[in-house]
Amino acid sequence: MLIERPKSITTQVSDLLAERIRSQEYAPGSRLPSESDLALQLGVSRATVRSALARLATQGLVLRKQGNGTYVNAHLESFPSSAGGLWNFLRLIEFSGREPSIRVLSRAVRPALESEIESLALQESDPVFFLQRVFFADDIPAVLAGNAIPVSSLRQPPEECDGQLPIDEFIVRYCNAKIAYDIFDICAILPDAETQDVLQLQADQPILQLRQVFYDGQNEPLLCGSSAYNEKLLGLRLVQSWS
Amino acid sequence: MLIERPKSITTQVSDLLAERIRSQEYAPGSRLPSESDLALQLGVSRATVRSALARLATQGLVLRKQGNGTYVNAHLESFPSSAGGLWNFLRLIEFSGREPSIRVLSRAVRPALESEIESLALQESDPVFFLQRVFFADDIPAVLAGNAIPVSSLRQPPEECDGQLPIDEFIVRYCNAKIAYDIFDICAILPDAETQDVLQLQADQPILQLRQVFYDGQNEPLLCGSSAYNEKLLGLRLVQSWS
DNA sequence: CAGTGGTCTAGACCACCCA
DNA sequence: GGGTGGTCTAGACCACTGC
Repeated sequence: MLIERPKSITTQVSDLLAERIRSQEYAPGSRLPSESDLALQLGVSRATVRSALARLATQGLVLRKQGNGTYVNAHLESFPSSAGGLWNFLRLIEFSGREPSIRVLSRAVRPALESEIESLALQESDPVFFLQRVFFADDIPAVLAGNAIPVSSLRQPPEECDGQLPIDEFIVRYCNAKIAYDIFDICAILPDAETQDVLQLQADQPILQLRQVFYDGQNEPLLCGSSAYNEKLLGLRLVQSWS
Repeated sequence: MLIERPKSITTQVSDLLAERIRSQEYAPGSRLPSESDLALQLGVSRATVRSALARLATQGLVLRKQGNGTYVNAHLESFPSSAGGLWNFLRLIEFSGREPSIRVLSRAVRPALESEIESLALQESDPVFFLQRVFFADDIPAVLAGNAIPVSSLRQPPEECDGQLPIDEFIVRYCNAKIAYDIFDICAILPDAETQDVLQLQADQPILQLRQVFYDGQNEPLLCGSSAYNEKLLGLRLVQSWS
């Protein structure tokens, strides 16, 4: 087996193993080859194999038993979020087996709201670019997401920005920055009139609200957002490993 | 600096560094000593320091910048859950700076509900031990949690079990098992009458519901639970690193 | 007892940042 | 160019599992 060098050997190994699991080459519940076997087989060191397996273990894809072996998790019905990226609604919809699409509802420059001033550490009424979108799963509206970006950090006029991009690519492309980490707050709300309308909900059907702030490597806030998340449709599931 | 051997050097190092951060010995926003410096200072290898730092980075405690250094995250207002353990309400309450306590509402053996039969892979109407508790933060009720454990996996009569234990210790003590991982589903609900009463809520105030299933190393379900979580009081916050 | 994963070390080279 | 984190290697020893 040959491993190309360009992108992180560890990543290549974990991707390869994940692929073998998804394709059932390693069947659910079965034992993987030992770390040393894999290392030999792939021509990498055992440490590298271990990093790759550790990644899969934190995603819940694989279970490790000391003195025994590494097993494919048989409870894999689904595993979005957690390691996968709670922020990437396109990917979440894809994982759930549906066809994702985006509709841009509005894109406008307006003064920052109070909550945005605080989240983004702005001055009073600095302008932000507000991008509001609906994420569809098989043409059913699943998420109503609004994101606010300080106009000062955009490298292009907002009109020229592609509203279809996932938020991380948007940041890379138009803000020339990379997201280092993000903080999510989850709460339960009753949908307002607009949300009810867009997501086709009853007024008394509570939904999840995800409030996010993304930071760059300098620890400066890049973007904040608030999403109404129809978990009846998508499911919000976390896997936690107890290493 | 002397590092005792008994428990994982990596853990000791990350605990030590976390402590230095919390005590502001490493101030918010400041740069930590380099990996090599720390390795020398603590008398361990650089690889060990790196594992420890990696752990802190995934918790959002620390930011790493290639070619530059490792910095204390200045946005540390709070960071429960994610790495910390969403399941451990006592710890979450403690982290939020309040005094946690538990009241046992009911402890009973009853036939498994349909959802429990499915989650726990039981036979029809196998008996389960149902433990219902309220978690208080400074005497304000924050979480109403119900857990169901198959009676067949208890080593002691249910009456003799300590209802004050965190669920993982409960499992270790009374089921002689260790939790390998758990799966969380989060959704938004309107509280039923009992929940309204216990958590002192209005009928139209939506709350979070956490449904959990815990599995052991054999990938067998150990326990399932459903909790009503007052996020207005506790906050449900996740930190995601974008390595 | 042999085989597995868990931990740790020492040393190497690279990519990136900044003065 | 010098220092930093990012990656990888090779080899060692330990703890646990199951036969």
